Amino acid sequence: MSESLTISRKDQLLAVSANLFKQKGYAATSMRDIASQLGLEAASIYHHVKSKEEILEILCFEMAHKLQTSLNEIKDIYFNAEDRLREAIKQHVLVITQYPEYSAVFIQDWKFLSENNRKRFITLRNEYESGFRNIVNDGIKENLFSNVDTKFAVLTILSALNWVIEWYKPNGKMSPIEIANKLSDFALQGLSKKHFMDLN
Amino acid sequence: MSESLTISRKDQLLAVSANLFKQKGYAATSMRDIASQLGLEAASIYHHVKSKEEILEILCFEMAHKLQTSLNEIKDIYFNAEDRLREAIKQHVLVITQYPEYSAVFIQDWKFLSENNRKRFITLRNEYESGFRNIVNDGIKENLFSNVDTKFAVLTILSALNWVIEWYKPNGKMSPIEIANKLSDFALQGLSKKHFMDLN
DNA sequence: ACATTTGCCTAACACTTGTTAGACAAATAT
DNA sequence: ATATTTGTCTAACAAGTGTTAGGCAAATGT
Repeated sequence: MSESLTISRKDQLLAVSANLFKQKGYAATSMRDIASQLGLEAASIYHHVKSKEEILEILCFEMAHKLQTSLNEIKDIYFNAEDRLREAIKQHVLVITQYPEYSAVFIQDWKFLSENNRKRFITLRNEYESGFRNIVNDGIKENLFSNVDTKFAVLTILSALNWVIEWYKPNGKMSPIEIANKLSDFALQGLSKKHFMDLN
Repeated sequence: MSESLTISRKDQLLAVSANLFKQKGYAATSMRDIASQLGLEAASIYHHVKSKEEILEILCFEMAHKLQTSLNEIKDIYFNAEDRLREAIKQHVLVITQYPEYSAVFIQDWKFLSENNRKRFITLRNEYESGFRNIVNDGIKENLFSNVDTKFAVLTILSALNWVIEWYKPNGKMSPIEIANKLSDFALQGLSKKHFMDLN
């Protein structure tokens, strides 16, 4: 019953770690930094986790899972490629703004994973990106999008989405949904064959 | 006379450092890593540079200078906001593809600058971004671009441009100019009020 | 009631970190 | 020919790194 109300020590550990990794980067964050934010000694962390890298591993793969899951849901619901892309962008932005620290680690610090984990991670990320590429390719086939270089377009779009964590502030002027909508508009116009009428 | 033909030891130091910083990040790169790539002992580096941070400082500010310079030149030449933005994007892409390692440090590792240098750096970066914002604002006034949130648009565009260093390979399929043109098209369509006719 | 698990501690380890001091040889300047 | 500068070296430093071993008290299970 303590699980549902209080945050487990391990989750505190992960949250604090993600925070520090985002601020200072994985390499510049020490186990003692993490421990002190939890009111612990460094050695105590090893009761919850077997190494510093395991923290990174959990953060990276949990985030990869969240993103992949949210993308999978979209596949089945929306018929139209334009709607699917809009929704995929929205979900991506919603997820990363909901977990900005985890996302920062996912985007910036995955490079510090050990070789095996790095390979696994890159595979997962490729799958995720390929989900986006499929949507864009569908849009081209459906004659909704212009005949762009799909790989290039997806990289460009995702880079813009991921950059959000660099400036997003939970209490800022723009809500996650507003951000998502603006980015969708931007990306879809970038891909568009025909221009939608201006409504203002 | 050795200066013009051979690369000075200091420039070798900077090049090697930028390379390692891009690969492993500033914090995870040791003075001994840098030294060994130069065939030196770590202590010898201090003959050329007074600290590890000075290397970072030189890399970051040299790159900031290159970018600012290239942007300043554009202001005077092109009359139309659309042309100016297209050219600004092109120059940005050309500069970062010409110095991919320096650029990576500029984009990723500036956070490790000491507080004073970090403030200076952020100021310079703000000036640079404001150059882009001015162009976009001009475009809106000239009724060339739709009435977007300028700050947001510039951040989004620059994030897409900067991401190029993550995947750009000097011997890859796309040349820097091709990349620049595609990114210009993408950005300008994202900002466009009216759609250009498709030519294919 | 007793046994086990959980969660933390102190102490220590081997190693790496950025950096300094001082010596020495080669190149250069006077 | 002599003095100075340049570029490197070895040796060492204090501090910080991730991690392990072993102990101890409170919570939990039986």
